[in-house]
Amino acid sequence: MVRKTKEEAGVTRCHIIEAARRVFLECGVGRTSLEKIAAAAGVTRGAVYWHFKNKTELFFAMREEAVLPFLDRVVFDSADDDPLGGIERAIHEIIRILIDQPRTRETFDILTFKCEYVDEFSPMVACTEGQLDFLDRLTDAYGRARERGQLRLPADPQALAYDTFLFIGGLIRHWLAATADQPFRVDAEAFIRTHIALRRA
Amino acid sequence: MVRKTKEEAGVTRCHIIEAARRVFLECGVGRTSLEKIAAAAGVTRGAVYWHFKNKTELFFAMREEAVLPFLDRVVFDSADDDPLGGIERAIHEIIRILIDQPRTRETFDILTFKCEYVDEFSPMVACTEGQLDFLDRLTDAYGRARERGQLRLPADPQALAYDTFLFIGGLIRHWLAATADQPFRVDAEAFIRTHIALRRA
DNA sequence: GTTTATACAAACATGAATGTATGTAAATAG
DNA sequence: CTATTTACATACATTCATGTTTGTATAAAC
Repeated sequence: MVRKTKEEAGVTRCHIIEAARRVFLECGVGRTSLEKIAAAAGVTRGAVYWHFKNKTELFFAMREEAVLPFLDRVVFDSADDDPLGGIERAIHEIIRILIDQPRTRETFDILTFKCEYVDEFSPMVACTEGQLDFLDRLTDAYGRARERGQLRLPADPQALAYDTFLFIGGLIRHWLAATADQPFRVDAEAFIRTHIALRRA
Repeated sequence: MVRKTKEEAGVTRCHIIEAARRVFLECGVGRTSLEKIAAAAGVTRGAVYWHFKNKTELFFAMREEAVLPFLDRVVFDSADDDPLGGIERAIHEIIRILIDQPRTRETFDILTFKCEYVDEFSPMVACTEGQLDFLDRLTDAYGRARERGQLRLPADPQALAYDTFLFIGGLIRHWLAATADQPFRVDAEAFIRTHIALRRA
């Protein structure tokens, strides 16, 4: 047993989180044992219990890693000359992130399909603060689009934001569930264009 | 040990399915043991194993009971004078079903939040045949709406159907996740009206 | 340079869930 | 009326996962 330096221990911790993500994705959170995670990370359960209190804590550590950078990347520029186009670009950006960030995609996949929202996980079903914040910023963006006369009337920014929010929720879910050759992946960009075209003046 | 008549056995079977639904909803499918279900149904595991091969089979039996009647109730009348209104009414009907059919609502809740789509459950992530059929009928309805000049242009029925399909998916999910006093429940009807208004000529 | 805390591996104890096998009283078939 | 199946309850065997405890080599603190 060669004791690791502090830096090496950090690496081990990362390996465990990566392994957890892979196993969660394959087995589902409920059917994932810490033994499976440890094996996938090339360590023993001892290492896992050293870095994390239990599976739940490990799960939330994994989630944090992917969700926070995600929200940072989807932004609406309030000084944008073309707010409606900005909304469209933001939605395209969401799909782009799912395509080229495997960790984010896998984490969303786990959160959407491989996790049961009961007991310690049940608080997660409600809209997160991040989601509500997103809704607010979306409403603002539609407000600016209306000021610029980009929207066909009647155009209540709040109502439009909710419609778009629900659209995005459905889109992410079906995009994740689809295989690479199915409509929800192939035509996602077209769906986004249609969605925005419906509200353009 | 009083042996039951064939009819009584059928009742027992129903009780087990009802109990399973309740426990699935509370504990999640993965954390639900057959012992819990049996206790909730007032029988022993022996009875459960007599009527069902295992938890998976019981789960699918429960699902079937709720999903089939649901699809039957959401229909588009192809002879409707007002196809676009028909689409709107169909979406309202979905929410109506969730409100006044607890079994359907609870089953959808389980399917959406209390079940991990791995192994024997993974086929369920893909769009079901029922959903694809719904999409087709939705496309047809939009086609008829276009013929009647109800849609603002450009109006590709297929594209509109997908946008509505994604909207409905998001709506159901957030409606289920919300508490009775939150926007996604309180304003669901308004969201539906907005969604349809966006495509009206 | 000694002490102490760290980063694990290995062993242990416990509990829970599963599937199966067996028992049985009464319904039902003949 | 007897034989057989049905509809369960009960008991058993086995497998896993969990959390904790102990051991230990070494990095780091002093």
